[in-house]
Amino acid sequence: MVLKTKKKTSLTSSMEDYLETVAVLKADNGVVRVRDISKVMGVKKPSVTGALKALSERGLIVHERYGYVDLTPEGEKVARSICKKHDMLVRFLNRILGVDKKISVVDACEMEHFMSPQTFDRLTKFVEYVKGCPEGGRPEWLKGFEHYYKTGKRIKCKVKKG
Amino acid sequence: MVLKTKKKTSLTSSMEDYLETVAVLKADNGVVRVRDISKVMGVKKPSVTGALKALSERGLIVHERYGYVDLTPEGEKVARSICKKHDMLVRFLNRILGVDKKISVVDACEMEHFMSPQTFDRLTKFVEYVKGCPEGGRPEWLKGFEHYYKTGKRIKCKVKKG
DNA sequence: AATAATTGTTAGGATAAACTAACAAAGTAA
DNA sequence: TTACTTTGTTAGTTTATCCTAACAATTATT
Repeated sequence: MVLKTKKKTSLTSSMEDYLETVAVLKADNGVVRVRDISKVMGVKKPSVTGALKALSERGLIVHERYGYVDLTPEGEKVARSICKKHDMLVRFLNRILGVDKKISVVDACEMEHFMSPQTFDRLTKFVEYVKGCPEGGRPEWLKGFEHYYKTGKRIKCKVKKG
Repeated sequence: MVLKTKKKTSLTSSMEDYLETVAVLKADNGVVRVRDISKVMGVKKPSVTGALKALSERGLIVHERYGYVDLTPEGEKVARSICKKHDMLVRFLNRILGVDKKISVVDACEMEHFMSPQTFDRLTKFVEYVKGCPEGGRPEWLKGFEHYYKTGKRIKCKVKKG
């Protein structure tokens, strides 16, 4: 029988943000410090210290007093899944819908916390479907949408009937 | 010169939820009471009372002690814009991505609070573009996506070249 | 090594949002 | 009209997140 572990409620979006930031900084800089997190997230250092304490208690990061911050294997796993959502959303917003890159990133940062697995799955497949289309991620219908967005008019789409 | 009014920070997502619920209940039942809001939103009555106070202070609803709740014209306007986002998102998730209706609604309820105007605009046009396509909201490429989602394989899409 | 600058922590407070318990008002029924 | 039920409010607590001010540890400079 497997040992009972403390029931973990899911992470708040704030905690997800901190974890994600740690992962990104680790990838970029190798090491992660309170100050960096503070700068990137636009919060004060005491907020970071507090958040790191919460993430430590959940076993997602390792952080010794005055030391660097690191992810545990579990933390890596969770962070990866958040980043995957993030990247997929940015791709969808920016490359498919045509939203400005910066706005795509901002919106993705918010929306990534509130997507059911099913929506994530479908949207991921959708992005994949568009990306891998024979026309190099830019199918005719998407051009049709762009035209429609700009002009409000539809291009007649000539599709061979069955 | 226009009178200076108190600076209004934007609504929290919680407040948006309450406002939206009031609008929906008003449309459904004609009148709106604390108990109804409480039931629909799954929160206790004191939480509703508190939220209504906040919305009153912003001039979005009218609520006299022990009385019915109603929207002000401004409240109507804000509620309408929230509902528009909500409906558009449900449509996108459910009809285009194929997410289950219930899940679409839940996800829309969260995502509607965190979308920039630009993303809202683009996504709205996208949904419109699909809805109004000659094939009755079900263009070939969307069928292609459905097939891809189910089987992982692409249907060869025969498009006439220029 | 002593001092200064940077970085991190602690303590304590504010705000938003929920809750429970207890009470008050309104509506219903005897 | 009195008593019961339903509905709504108040007061006070909790949790999450942020903040500022003050202090402590570390790192860099002279």
